[in-house]
Amino acid sequence: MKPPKNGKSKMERTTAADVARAAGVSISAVSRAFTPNASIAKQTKSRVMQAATALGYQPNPLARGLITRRSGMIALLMSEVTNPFYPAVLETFARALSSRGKRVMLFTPGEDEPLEALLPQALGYGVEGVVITSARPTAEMTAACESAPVPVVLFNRTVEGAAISAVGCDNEAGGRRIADFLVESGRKRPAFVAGLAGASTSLYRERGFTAGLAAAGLPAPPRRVGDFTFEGGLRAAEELLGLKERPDAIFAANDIMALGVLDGLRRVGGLRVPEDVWVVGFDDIAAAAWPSFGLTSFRQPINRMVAETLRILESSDDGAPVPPSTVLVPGRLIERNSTAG
Amino acid sequence: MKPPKNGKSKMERTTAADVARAAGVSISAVSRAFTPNASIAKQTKSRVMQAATALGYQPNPLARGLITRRSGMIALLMSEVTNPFYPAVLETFARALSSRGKRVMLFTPGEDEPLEALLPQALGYGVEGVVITSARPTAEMTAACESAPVPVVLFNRTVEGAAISAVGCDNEAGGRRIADFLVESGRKRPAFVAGLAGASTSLYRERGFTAGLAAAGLPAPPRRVGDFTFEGGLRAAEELLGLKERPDAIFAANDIMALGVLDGLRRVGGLRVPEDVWVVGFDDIAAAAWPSFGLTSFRQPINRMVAETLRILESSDDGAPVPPSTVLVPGRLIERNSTAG
DNA sequence: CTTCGGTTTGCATGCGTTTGCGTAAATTGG
DNA sequence: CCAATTTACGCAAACGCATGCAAACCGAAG
Repeated sequence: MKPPKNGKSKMERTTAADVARAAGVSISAVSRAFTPNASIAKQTKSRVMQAATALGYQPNPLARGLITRRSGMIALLMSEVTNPFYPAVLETFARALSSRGKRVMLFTPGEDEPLEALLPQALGYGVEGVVITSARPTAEMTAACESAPVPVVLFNRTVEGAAISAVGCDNEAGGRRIADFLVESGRKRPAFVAGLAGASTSLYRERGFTAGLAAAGLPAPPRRVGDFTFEGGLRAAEELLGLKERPDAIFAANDIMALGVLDGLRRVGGLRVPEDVWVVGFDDIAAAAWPSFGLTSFRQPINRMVAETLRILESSDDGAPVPPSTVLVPGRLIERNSTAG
Repeated sequence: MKPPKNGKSKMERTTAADVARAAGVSISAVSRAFTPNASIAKQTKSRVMQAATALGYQPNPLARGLITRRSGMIALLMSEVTNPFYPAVLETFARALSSRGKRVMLFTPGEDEPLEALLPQALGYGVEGVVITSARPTAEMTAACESAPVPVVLFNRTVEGAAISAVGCDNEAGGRRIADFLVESGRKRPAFVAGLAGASTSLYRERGFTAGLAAAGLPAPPRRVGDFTFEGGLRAAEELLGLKERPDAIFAANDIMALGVLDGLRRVGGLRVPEDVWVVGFDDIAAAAWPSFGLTSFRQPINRMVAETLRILESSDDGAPVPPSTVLVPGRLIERNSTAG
């Protein structure tokens, strides 16, 4: 199992020693040249840099990470890659990080691999921070997060009473906003389609929604569970149609379900949207704006959410642990054709 | 910049030394216990493993990678994260790899960061393989790939005459199949919507398509460029509608554009699909099957493509460079409502 | 010209593993 | 039961870099 050194001129990795030799300095000097504000003369630094670029040298992150315990990577634990909202998040993270010279390492649970098994793995790679984007953090997971040696932040989900940072959109306010909107527009029989049982996002959205309805004197809405999937939304819509009192508005806890609902109503139920039923989603994924759907949705400001997340991750860059903070950024309702306000 | 060792019991990383002490053996023994078919007695191995699990030890990938030059990670260079086809690919890779104990490291170009800058970076992390999923590999990129110390495979794209492995679906055959299908069904005036200029996928699909039409005595179809985006497809559809001879079928080089075409025809053009125009896409993303669209599409067998990719990556696991191979897996046409065969 | 404070620089050590090499122990054959 | 193998184990040297420490340097003040 030797290194793959075959005949061809396979990029032999140039090490700090090579650069040192070329620049006529010691290895330490090279190291210092690449370490921000290290004790090194401007002159030698530039000489090193020159030699470095000439040789195409760049410090080996692994070796560096072994010592500093910072590998320039942040881990993204993500389990719902196929919900379009998350690829968008992923991309935003990747872009934001790469502009800071850092990288994202993606961890997705395999077959029936539990998410908690991923955290230790990620930490083993010396990541500088962990972002968790999974529907339901378990109790063990929470404990592991709290004792992690690097900052961990929950993205778009929260767990009550745990000392973990979290950033998300104000889901409760969003649900409330949607309820107010529907009520003000004269809807009388709203329904709700929940996501995965136990998902904090779905929970808070529902809580705000129900509270808003209650404030207007409306009872708790009929609800179905849609598992955050298109098919789930479709099924939920069918079931909701079977109710003695057909709903005149349906709020689904995320867009992908809302689109399913929309299609269920139109294609299966033969109803018109918004004439017969209104539909509102949450996330404002790209497809919501497609003409076929024109889905009214509560937009999550991904950019700001990502920015806040990075701010938290970086706030303890010097290793000093920072108290966990929770930040909720406001979203806003984007009205489209699925409602006729 | 000391290690973040604060008061609380922050997971002090347990090292091989700890395990060795606990098991009453040397560090080497621990290492060997974790190295497949290394020279170690069954008995001591189990003793080590026992101590290891008790202490929650697992080898530090960084340190290991420093020596073996294999970090257990494979890099995924991906630039079109928001085209739903690719998250699906991403997920498939992540799952497949994690079941082998490997991880995927995602590299997405930042703002105006060129893709070629990413390859050296990825290699610096000691990845065991690189999968490139970007529309247009440039010349420099190609050269870099050829001299990389680890296997590189182009996923879903090819570059002619370069010594790089590639796996993809047989795009040309797919285009041909679609042409045949349309011709046999009596379509007379098919049109084509291309993706990004220079993208090999779009190119081959068009080539097959045009060839198929030619074989039936039809001229080269009118074409528009849709940049692989929904909006691009929408625009293309509008433009195609303005033609003196309105097309009676439109083949878009990928699904996301095809959906845009569909919406453009229906919402903007006021046409019916498939009564007035047929639409066919390529990829068979999840949304193609949604009732609102029912898009006929050429399905790319992601699972097989990923499997083949990994096979290639792993075929040189022992460091021996393998000759670059190109594998094309067959796809198949999934007929839905956007065509009425 | 000496002394002193400050800035640079090189040396050597260590981060947590793997692995070639030498040797002790275990196994086999005669 | 002993010699000849084979097998298992420990030692120590890397891997590529960061960093504390002390030596070397430089200019200015005395």
